This record gives sequence, structure tokens and C-alpha cells, in this order.
Amino acid sequence: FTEEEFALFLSYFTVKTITKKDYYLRAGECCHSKAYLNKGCARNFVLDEQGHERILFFAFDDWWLGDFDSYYSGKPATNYIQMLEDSELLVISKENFQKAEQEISKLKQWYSFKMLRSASAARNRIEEMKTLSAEERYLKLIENQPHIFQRIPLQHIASYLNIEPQSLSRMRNRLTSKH
Amino acid sequence: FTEEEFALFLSYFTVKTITKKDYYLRAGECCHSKAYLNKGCARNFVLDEQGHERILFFAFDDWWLGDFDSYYSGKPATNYIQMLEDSELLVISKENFQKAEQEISKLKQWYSFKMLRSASAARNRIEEMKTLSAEERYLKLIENQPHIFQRIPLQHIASYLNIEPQSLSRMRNRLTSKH
DNA sequence: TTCATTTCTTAACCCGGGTTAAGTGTTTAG
DNA sequence: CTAAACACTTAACCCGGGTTAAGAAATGAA
Repeated sequence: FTEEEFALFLSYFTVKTITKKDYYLRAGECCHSKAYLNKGCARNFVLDEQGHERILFFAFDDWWLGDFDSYYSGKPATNYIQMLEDSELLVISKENFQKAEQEISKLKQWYSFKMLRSASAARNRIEEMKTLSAEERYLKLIENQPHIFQRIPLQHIASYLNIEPQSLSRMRNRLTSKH
Repeated sequence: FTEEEFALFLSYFTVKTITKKDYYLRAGECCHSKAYLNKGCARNFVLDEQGHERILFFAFDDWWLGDFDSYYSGKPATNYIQMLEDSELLVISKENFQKAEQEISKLKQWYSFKMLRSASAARNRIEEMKTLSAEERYLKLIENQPHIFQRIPLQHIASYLNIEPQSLSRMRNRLTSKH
């Protein structure tokens, strides 16, 4: 983007601060905006049939928040997006994004590249879930995203790994006593 | 697409037939093309660290085949794509697709819509894997894609459900004797 | 400082699915 | 037609993670 394009794009956003534990989005609501997470972090989760929270992923600085399906279909969201720290968001409405897309030619291209990366990341995540055990996923997380352990409670990491907090605790114990 | 646009698009493809059990793509190869599966079906799988095949998804008539990451990064693929029936593919090379994109204005738009759907499908799949048990995924599969059971051996369906064939057999037994 | 909430750990028991092994059908190829 | 390859099932044993319950440790609020 040129400086002018970037400034124009930015002008379509509004700043929103959300305190820890509050929600950017709840299941059942419709998602009419995208939000750039400027500062803070969030968890994106769904409820299973027993009502357990299942964390799909965490979002940190420089991520985009939203429920894709709801945004594009207009139907109610299935995802909850809850802040895990006091956070600052740059929010852009659907309408403003469409306007911006028409005024800034590069935007569509940029966005479709983003979409490609997003699809690719989701596919890799599926691959990971199919080929790695809980323990392997835990070790990989420590290796690839150690910063997560500085900011996110273990219970949420357990949910992300698709196990109960007790099991993660037991696993960590097993791993440290093993050496 | 208009009829002319469609004919032009088609002219960039070549027909390729692949017999049952042969591969459209193997891990380690680079994926330089996309393929429209005109007739037949295929399984897309990866190998885990123990060398077990893990099926990510099946492809039937009207699906597109390829390894996204390899196609866009130019790096070797991690996915195998193997035909489960004698199949007919319409193959388009990376170069031809790029040419077509420049000549047919709607193509980029169409493709970015496809990409959106693909990202959305992958996200839903992750959600499903996180919230449903093996048995629930099996029942859902019977309900939503019963035709799969007509064309795909149970061992492959087991792999898709992320369990061993023996476990699927046991589960089916459990379910039928339950009523 | 003190009480309450949240987070983490430990332990006992249970169950679903993995593993191994064997056996029965059912295709396919020579 | 026959042997080999493939597909499916059953059973015994084991193990990782779920469940329940309790308590310890850390954090936060009054």
C-alpha cells in the first residue's frame, strides 16, 4: 500500500477497547465487522453438545477477529470470541470494507492473498490434528509458540489441545519426571 | 461465465485418465497443476510419523484436486492423492491458469469465492473434529453423505474418521446391537 | 490483610479406541 | 478355476485421557 491508500483504509476503522473476559462476539449474534487486534489477546471457541468450551485458536497482536461464516452468510455466528487481556481493536464494518475495496484497488488482491493463507493454515491444522497425539501437539506448541505459555492459562491451552486440564497437568508431570 | 468465456477456459485444460490405485500426486513431488475431477473418486491422505496413512478427505465428481501449499509455495507436497476408481481428470497447469485469469476477468472473482468456501469448509471441519466423538462423526457422515458408503471401503472411512478399521467395525456392531 | 475466586495439581476409577492376532468373506489376476 | 490380494470382523489385552473429587497455590478485590 502507498501511504495515502493506507491512510484512507485506516479512516474506515473505529477504535474499540474491550476489557479482559468481555466478548467481541458471542454465538447467536451476527458478525457484521472484521476487527484487527492491535493490542491484547483473545480466544475463539465453540460449545460442544455437552456445553463444554472448545478453543479453536488464540488470537494475538496483529491478528484479525471475526466469524467468517457469519460475516459472509449473514447467519448467526457459532463462535465466541472472548478477550483474555484488556485489548484494543480496530473495527471495520462490512459496508466500510466494501467501500474501501472499491476505492483501493490493491485491497481485493491483498485480501484474497490473506484468504489463501487462511485456508492453507486451516488445512495444516487439520493435518496436525490427524497426525499428532496430544503429547506431540503439546511439545510442538512449546517449540513453535512458547510465548503462548506466558500469556494463556494452562486450562485454555488444554482446551486448545483438545484435552482436559487434568490430563494436561498429568502429561506435564509425566514429561518432567521422564527426565 | 458466458459460453465464450467457458470455452476459452476449457481450452486451457487437458484430459487425463488415471486408473484405480494410481496417483495424481505423491508427497515429495511438486504440485504444478490443478485438476477438475470429472469422473471417479479419490482420497487425499498424509503419512503420520509412524507411517500410517491418514485420510484428510475424499474427492468425488465435480471436486478440484491438488496440494494448495505446494501449488502456491512451489515446495514439495505433503499430501498423496490416490484414485479409488478409474477416473477422468481435467488438468490445468499453473501457467495456463494464470493466462486464463488474465484473459477472463470473472475468473479471479470466481476463484476467490471458491477459496473463501474452501477456507470456510476447513474451519468447519476443525470445529467438527473438536466437538464430535468418533461415533458422532460416523453418524453424521451416514446422515450427510450416505453415498460415500456406496463407493468407499470401510477401512478408508475409518481413516477419515481418525480411528482404526477394527474400531469402526466394533462401533458398527455396538450401534446395530443397541437396536 | 483477608476472603473469595481462579488456576493448577493429584489420585482413583472407568471407558473408548489402539494393538495384536486370527479368521472369514470377497475380489482380482493369472 | 485357483491362488493371491484385499476387505471386514471378532476377541483379548493395554493404555491414554475423561470423570469425579479434593486440595493446594496463586491471583484479585474489598
